[in-house]
Amino acid sequence: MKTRTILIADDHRLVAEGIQALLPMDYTCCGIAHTLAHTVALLTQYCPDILLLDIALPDGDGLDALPRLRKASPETRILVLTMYAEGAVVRRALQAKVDGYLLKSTDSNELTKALHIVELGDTYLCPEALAQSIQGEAPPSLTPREREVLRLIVEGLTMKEIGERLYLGFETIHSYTKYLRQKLGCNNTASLVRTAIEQHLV
Amino acid sequence: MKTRTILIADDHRLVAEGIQALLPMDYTCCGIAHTLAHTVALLTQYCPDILLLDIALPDGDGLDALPRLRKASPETRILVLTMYAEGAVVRRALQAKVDGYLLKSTDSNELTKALHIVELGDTYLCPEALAQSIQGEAPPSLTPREREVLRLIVEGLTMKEIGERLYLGFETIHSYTKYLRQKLGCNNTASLVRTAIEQHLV
DNA sequence: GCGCAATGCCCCCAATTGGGGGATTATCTG
DNA sequence: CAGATAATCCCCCAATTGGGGGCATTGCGC
Repeated sequence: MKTRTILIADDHRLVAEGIQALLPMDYTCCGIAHTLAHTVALLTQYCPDILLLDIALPDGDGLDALPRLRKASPETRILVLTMYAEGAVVRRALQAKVDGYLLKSTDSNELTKALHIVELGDTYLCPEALAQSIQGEAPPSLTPREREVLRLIVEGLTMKEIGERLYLGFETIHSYTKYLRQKLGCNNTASLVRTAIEQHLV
Repeated sequence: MKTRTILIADDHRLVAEGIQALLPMDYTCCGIAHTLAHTVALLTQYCPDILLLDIALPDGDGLDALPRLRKASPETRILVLTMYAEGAVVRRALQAKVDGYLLKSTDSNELTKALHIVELGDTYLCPEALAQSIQGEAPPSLTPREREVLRLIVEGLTMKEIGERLYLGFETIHSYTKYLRQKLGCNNTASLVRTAIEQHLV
């Protein structure tokens, strides 16, 4: 059987090294990246068969950067490996068209299975991600602007400051906070911030 | 050289298995626990030489449970292995008298080094934890009441509601929020909530 | 016994947020 | 093209928060 190459992107070195040690024999790790920038560089250099991608990297969000990663190596299959089981994250991953979604709480057998499936061109979703994707429930689905305003609220800016930052009027931001509170079912800033952080909306 | 036994407590199976695979040859893993309860059980059963302890377990906080863990196996050296580099967490760990503090972002060489050091009865602190412990900086140190009020703010309650919940007057809560904002250097609720969550003050 | 931190309470007033209505434009989509 | 959605702005007003004071108790350590 042909040996497949894998790039591991995870800022926790120990975890990355551990996963490397757990790879099946017919896979070889062509590198470990600790940042998004490093991942792009190694993707371009090696064009690995599979990218094992952690979502939370120090220099940005792995899912947001998916287009950049695809561009760096279009043939590489991207398998997300994360600790986040939240529906919002799973949905974002599916919308970004990842080739697989795996939780760190799974075991090495499932890792092997997932690798084989995405290698064949199919999509692998762990049971938790599958459950989230089929029941779907109520996807809040924020618009880009709403997400941006929410991010700045979490940063601690007031509505007036956000307006200045985004070159928008105060009333505009006022409206966005109303939409946000309505969509997320929060009646004050505290819940909004907590919800945003807990559901990884920022 | 005598073989040492290690118990790994981490709810991310893949990570735990990976670390197991990275252990030096003179160490053997006597078990993997995915919860605090499971950790206590395996500690009692095996009395391992070293416990590699992740802080965030599904059924509770590893540092809060340290007395229970010590009681289950007093001879076991406890080496904390976590992704948290925040000063507040490091300080809590040191106050709880752990035998070592290691970040998941370190590599397997440092893991080996840490294992050897704690095995000898010494305390190992990774560079980041050491920096936090010596410079100490400004430990906010909230009073129990302040912490409680902060917790309820993060829950999304208004000052009036918090007052009712704690059988205290509105003005009292008003005062506590002032103390909190001052101590934590926040000028609004949003920053307060974010700071509380980020620094694990709740 | 003195100081001091922690707790609990009060007044006042400005600033900000919460919540209810709108409106207009552009763009995308069936 | 009609209809939906996103983005931008506006008015009004009540409720809450932010920030400045001050003051009385308790309990604890020195």
